[in-house]
Amino acid sequence: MDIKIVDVAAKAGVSPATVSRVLNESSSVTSKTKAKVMKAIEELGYHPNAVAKNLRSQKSMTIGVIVPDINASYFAEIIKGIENVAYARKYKVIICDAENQKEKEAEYLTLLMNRTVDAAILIAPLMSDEEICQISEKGYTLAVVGRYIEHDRIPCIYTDNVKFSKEVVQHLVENGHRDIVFLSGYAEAIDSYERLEGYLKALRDYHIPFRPELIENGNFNEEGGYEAMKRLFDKNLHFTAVFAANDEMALGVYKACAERGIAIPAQLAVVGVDNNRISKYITPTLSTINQPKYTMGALLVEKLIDQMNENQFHDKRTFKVDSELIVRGSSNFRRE
Amino acid sequence: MDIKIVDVAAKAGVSPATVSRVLNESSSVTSKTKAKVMKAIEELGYHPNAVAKNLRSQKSMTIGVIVPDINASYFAEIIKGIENVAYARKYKVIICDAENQKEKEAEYLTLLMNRTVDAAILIAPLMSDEEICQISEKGYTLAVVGRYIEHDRIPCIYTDNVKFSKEVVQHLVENGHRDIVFLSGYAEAIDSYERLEGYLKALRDYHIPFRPELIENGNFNEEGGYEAMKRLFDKNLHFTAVFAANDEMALGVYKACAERGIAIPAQLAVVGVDNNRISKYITPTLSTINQPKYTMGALLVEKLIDQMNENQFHDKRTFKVDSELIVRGSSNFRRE
DNA sequence: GTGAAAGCGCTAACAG
DNA sequence: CTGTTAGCGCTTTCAC
Repeated sequence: MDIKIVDVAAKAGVSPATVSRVLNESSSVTSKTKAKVMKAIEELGYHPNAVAKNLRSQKSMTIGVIVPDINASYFAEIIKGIENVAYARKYKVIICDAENQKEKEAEYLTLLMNRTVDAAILIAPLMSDEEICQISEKGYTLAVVGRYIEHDRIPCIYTDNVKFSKEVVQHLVENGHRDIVFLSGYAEAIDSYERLEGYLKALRDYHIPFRPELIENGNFNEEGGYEAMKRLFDKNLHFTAVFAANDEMALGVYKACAERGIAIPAQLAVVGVDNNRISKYITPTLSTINQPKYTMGALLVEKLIDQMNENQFHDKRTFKVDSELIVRGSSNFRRE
Repeated sequence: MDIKIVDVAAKAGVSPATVSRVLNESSSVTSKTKAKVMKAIEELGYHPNAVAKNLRSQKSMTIGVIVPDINASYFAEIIKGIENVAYARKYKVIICDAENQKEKEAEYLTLLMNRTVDAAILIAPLMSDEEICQISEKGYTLAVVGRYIEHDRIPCIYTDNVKFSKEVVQHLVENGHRDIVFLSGYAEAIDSYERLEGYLKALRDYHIPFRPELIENGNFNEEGGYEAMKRLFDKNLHFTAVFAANDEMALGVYKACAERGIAIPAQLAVVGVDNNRISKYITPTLSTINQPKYTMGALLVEKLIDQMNENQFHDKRTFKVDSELIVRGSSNFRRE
C-alpha cells in the first residue's frame, strides 16, 4: 500500500509509462524490461490504484446491478447469469440491494451517475418507464430486466406477463374453476398491472364475469398474501382457486389455509409465479410459472457489453423470453 | 453528464472551490452564494464525479462484502444487516458473489486493494487465517463474519461451531440415537472442521465409540448431501440419525430418504445447520441451528465503521454470538 | 467568505 | 521500444 507506479518505475529503473504499459499490455515492451518491472512489482507488493486509473481512462470495467431484494432466489439466479458472463468478459459486477425502497434505488443509481460503474442493470419494478428513459437520455448506460422499455438505447429482457397470466387462468378454468381470486403485488409495480391484465383477459375469453371483490393486494410478500387471504375468507366469498402474482404470496395463502383447515388443492387450488426454490419443497408442491432466470441475466449483459464496446446499437435490443407453467400438486386436481 | 465542477462554477459566477464547499458542506458559505451554486447545479443537471473525488480524498465511503454464494438466505440475511447500518452511516455497500470460487474471491478482493472500497467484509470459509492476516498486515481494512481471527485489527463475529455441534449430538443422543452420521462440507472450509470437532467431542462425552465410516462429505450443497446419503445406504451401515453440517445437505438427505422409502423422523432423524428459509416449509419441518444472522451483519459493520472513523482499535473487537437449536419435525421423535 | 493553484495516481499522446 | 509531459475532475491548503 502507498506504493505507486513511480516507486515501481524507480525500482525497476524505467519510466512510469513503461510500468503502465506492462500493467495494461497496451503496447509492446521488451521481455527484458517487462521482467524487471514484474520483479519490482512483486518485491514492492504493488497494487495499481483503480480509482486513479478509472479517472484517467474514464471507465471502470464494472457493471452495477440494482435489485429490489437480494434475498429472493428469483433475483439471485438472474444475478448469477449476469455475473458469469460479465466475468468472462473481464467486467466486475457489483450488486446493490435496494430493499424495495425507492430512496435506496436512487442512492445506488448515483453509482452510475457518478461514474463508479460504467453501466447499470436495473431490476426495478417500482421505477417508471419515464424515469428510466430520462436517465438514459442523460447519457448513462442502462439495461433493464423484467420489462420492455420503448427506448432504442436500452437493452431489455422480459417475459410476457400478460401471456403467462392467461395461461394460469386457462389452466385453472380447464380444471373446473370459475371463481378465481387474483392476488396482486404492490400497485406501483409494472408486473402487478400486467399480470392483472392477463387475468382479466382470460376471464373475458372464457366469458366468465369479472368479480372485483376477488382481487386483493398482497404486496408481493408472504405476510401480504396471508393477510389478503384472511380478508377474503372473512368476507365469506365463494371462490375455488387463487392465482397469486408471485410465489411468496402463495406461501401466505398456504399459511392462511392451514389455519382454517382448508385443503389444497381439493378445496382451493393455488398457482404462483416465479418458481422460487421453496415452491418445489413445500407440501403440496406449488404450481408456478418458471422463467429462464439465469439465461435472462446472461443474455442481457452480453448485449450490454457488446453495445458498450462496439459503441453502436444492435438491431436486436429487446428480448422476450418464454416462460412455462409448471403444474404441481397445488393445482393438479380436477374439480367436478 | 460531461458537466464538471468548473462548468457549475462558471455558471454560478464563483470558483470551483466554492462549489466544492457547498457540495461537501466542508466550510461555511454565504447562503446567497450557496443558493446560486445550487441553482447552477440544478440547471446543469450536474453530478459530481465520484472517481475524481475518491482519488483526491483517498476514500470512497463504500464497503465491499464478499460472499460465497448470493443465493443462500443465510448470507442474504447477513448482508441485509450490513446494508442497513452501513446505509445509516452514509456508507454504500457493494456485494460481490464469489460463487464458491477462490479465483473470484481473489478477483473481488482487488476491489479492496485497488481502493475501490474503503474496507471489505469477508465471508470466505475457503480462505485461510494466514491469507486474511496477510491482507490486513498490508494495511487494508478488513472484517470477517463466521470465524475468529487472531489479529488485533480485524473485527470478527461468529458463532461457536463446536458448541452448537455438540448440542445437536446431545439432542440426538437424548432421543435415543447412538449411531449418528455426520455429513461434512467441503474439507477446506473452517466450518466443516469445527463442526466435525463438536461432533467428535460430543461422542466422547457420551462414551460413544467413533465410527469413521459414518462420516461423509457432501460439499455443503443439496446434491452433495444426496450423493453422500446414497453412498451410506449402499454400504448397508447401521445408523439412525444424520447431523448434516448445513441445511442444504439435509435437503439432499430428504431426497435420498424419499427415494428409499425411509421415514423421517421415525426411521431416520435429521438435523441441519443455518435455519435456511426452506427448513420450516419442508415436510417434515427440519430441525436446525439458528444464528442471529441480521444482527451479526449489523453489529460487525458498526464496529468496522467505528474503527475506520476513529482510526483507533477498540477494546472489544471480536463477538461470539449465541446460536440456538430449533427442534422441529425431523428429529422430534423419541427412539425406544 | 472566497479564489488560485497544486496535486491525488494513473494513462496516452507525442517525441525520441 | 521507452521517456516526457499533460491532464482526468475534484479537494484543499494558502492567500486575500
